[in-house]
Amino acid sequence: MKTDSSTTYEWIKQLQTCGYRVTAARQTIVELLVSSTHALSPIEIYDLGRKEYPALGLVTVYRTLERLDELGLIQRVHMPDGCHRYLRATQGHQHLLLCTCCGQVEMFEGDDLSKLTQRVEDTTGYHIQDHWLQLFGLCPRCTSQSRQ
Amino acid sequence: MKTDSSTTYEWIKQLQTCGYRVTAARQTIVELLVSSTHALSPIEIYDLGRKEYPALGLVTVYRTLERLDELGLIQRVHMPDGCHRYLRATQGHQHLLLCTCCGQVEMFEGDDLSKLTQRVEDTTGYHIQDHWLQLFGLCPRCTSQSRQ
DNA sequence: CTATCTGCAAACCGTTTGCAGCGTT
DNA sequence: AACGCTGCAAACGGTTTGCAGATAG
Repeated sequence: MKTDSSTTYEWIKQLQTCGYRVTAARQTIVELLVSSTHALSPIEIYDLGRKEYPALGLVTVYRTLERLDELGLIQRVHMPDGCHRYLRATQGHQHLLLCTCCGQVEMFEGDDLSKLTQRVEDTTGYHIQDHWLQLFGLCPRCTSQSRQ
Repeated sequence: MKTDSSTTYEWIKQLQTCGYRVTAARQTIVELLVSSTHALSPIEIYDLGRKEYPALGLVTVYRTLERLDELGLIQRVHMPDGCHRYLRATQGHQHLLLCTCCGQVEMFEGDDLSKLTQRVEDTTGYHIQDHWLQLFGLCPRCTSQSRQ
């Protein structure tokens, strides 16, 4: 298990290795994503980021997210309303459970979908590129708050 | 197995029963959804619909889709780009396989997720509201076309 | 010094809302 | 006749693009 600061360092280093420049904006965004237990929306990153680095622009947030996604450091999460949130990439057959209220994320071990995927490819002739297995609900905190 | 025309009739009847009015616009949209093997986007419904009923407006498409969704006659499909497509509702534990190129839809029998959902609720304390299990890929036709 | 990165403004695209008139019931 | 439904136009929210100036290497 790595500490957040060493992960931040690794991400920055990886950006550097791939020929991207290390800027204050990117460091701010990386730190937020590395340390968050939420799946963050671009606006959230923008708002939180400006507390540390007031000159941060929303466009830069989008462009940095694009870079980090290319490098496989983050994953894009699709929300029911069609918006996106972003999260540290995970490894293995982890799937997502998201709080529709606050964006809090839990991982859970789901079934390995590769057998299912193979079976479906064989029976349908499709070339499968991607899969989603996500659960949505209210986290304990939001559940109790919604009962006011 | 019902024919498309009888399904169309049933949908219209159900709209009527629920106090909604039967209009040319709604009949056009219902016919398209009942007979399509694709998951249709609002724009597609708008374009196809105007061939039969040129006065059709895009806003009416959105509002009719809302009604049909309320009645449980169609289901909303979330595409990777954040857009939505709509499809006749299915029953049972069917899941979706979508062609990312043409929108063609296949159903497949997936695992019943209720056990998984229950397990995750117990271990996380979340109150689970919804789940997505969708596969994305290229259908045989689009696969061969993309190899030009 | 050069190429990348940045922030601003504006464009863009899917979707929603306000409203006056039309059409079902 | 009453009220839901319609289409138009405009607003909206998230995302992308064009551009000139700033900055990392």
